[in-house]
Amino acid sequence: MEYVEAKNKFIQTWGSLGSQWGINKTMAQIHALLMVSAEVLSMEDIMEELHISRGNASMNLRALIDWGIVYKEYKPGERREYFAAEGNLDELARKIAKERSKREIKPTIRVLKEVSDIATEDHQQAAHFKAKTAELYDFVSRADNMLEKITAQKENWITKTIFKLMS
Amino acid sequence: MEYVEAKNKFIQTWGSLGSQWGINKTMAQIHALLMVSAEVLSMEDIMEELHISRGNASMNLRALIDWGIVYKEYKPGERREYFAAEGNLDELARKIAKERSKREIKPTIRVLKEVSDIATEDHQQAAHFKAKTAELYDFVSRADNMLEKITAQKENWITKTIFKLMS
DNA sequence: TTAAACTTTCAGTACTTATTGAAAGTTTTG
DNA sequence: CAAAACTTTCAATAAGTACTGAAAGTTTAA
Repeated sequence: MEYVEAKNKFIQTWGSLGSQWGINKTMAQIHALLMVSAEVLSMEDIMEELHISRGNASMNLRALIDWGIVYKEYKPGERREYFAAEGNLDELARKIAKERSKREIKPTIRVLKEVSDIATEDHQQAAHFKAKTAELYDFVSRADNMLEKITAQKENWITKTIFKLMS
Repeated sequence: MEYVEAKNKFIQTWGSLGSQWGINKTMAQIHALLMVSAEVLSMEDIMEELHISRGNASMNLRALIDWGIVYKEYKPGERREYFAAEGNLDELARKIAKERSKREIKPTIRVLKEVSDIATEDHQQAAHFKAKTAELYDFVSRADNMLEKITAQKENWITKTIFKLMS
């Protein structure tokens, strides 16, 4: 396979992976493009490379910056903004984990707590519901906690975690 | 909050969580409903409770069964099929992790390997691309490996993992 | 074997989400 | 200050995804 073809394939794959994870395709593609680019890119560069509109590029770049996985860069003497992806993969994974926890897991935990707090009623259905959601609350809280623990270490957490799990 | 209201809130929340994770809303809602139901439910029951059509119920139940997190049950002397959710949360999480690894992570790893295998060219761009995708390949492989390790234990893996990580 | 009781399939349609592009906004420079 | 060079916003629309419902398929019982 040749460079241009490989690059394109990578961007497509990363993009479709994004959609499966609830991240929009363009956002994931921009991220992929920035990750494998040797140089920082301008919005114009990104629009051209991915064949997307200015508005689309602008909105998704902002989202990536909100997630903390893309940075703005300025070249001395130039007005135009350039963009670069977080280069450290540990850091990237940590930021994604943190963001998803904040946006999805934490709110779910809150709802689980809330709904499992209904008064204990006499009928079996309500009792079962209460028990089951309480169990879920416990489980999801622990899982979230584990995620925090795993990604707490700044350097090489995957390797360290695997090592610990093997002991 | 009262039982019916709590139950509804839980189903809605679980459903929207589903969409954020690339699982369709109805599929997640059916799963939620089955999880908190004290009794097994028929397709008719599910259609009525969630206000969905027969076709929708049928397709999403099949998908849940494919994932291995919902089972068919038969009542003696009855023709009709009933459905129940996997009750053990450890088992549920393990099956979801396994399925997502198979469907998403493994194919991504394959592409990463493929694209990082381009011939080393002389220009800087291609060299950078090769290096970056190779790094990603390494990282994602390790992460997938870690997921396998974590969910390998059948009982109480969250607790065990947290315990190990604290040591 | 036929009818009844049920489930699955899928073309059409509804709904949701992403994208465009032009107008409005912002910053910089002369 | 005005114009140039750029970015952001958002209403309209396109694209993608899920849902319906009726017809076809399957299984069971008589």
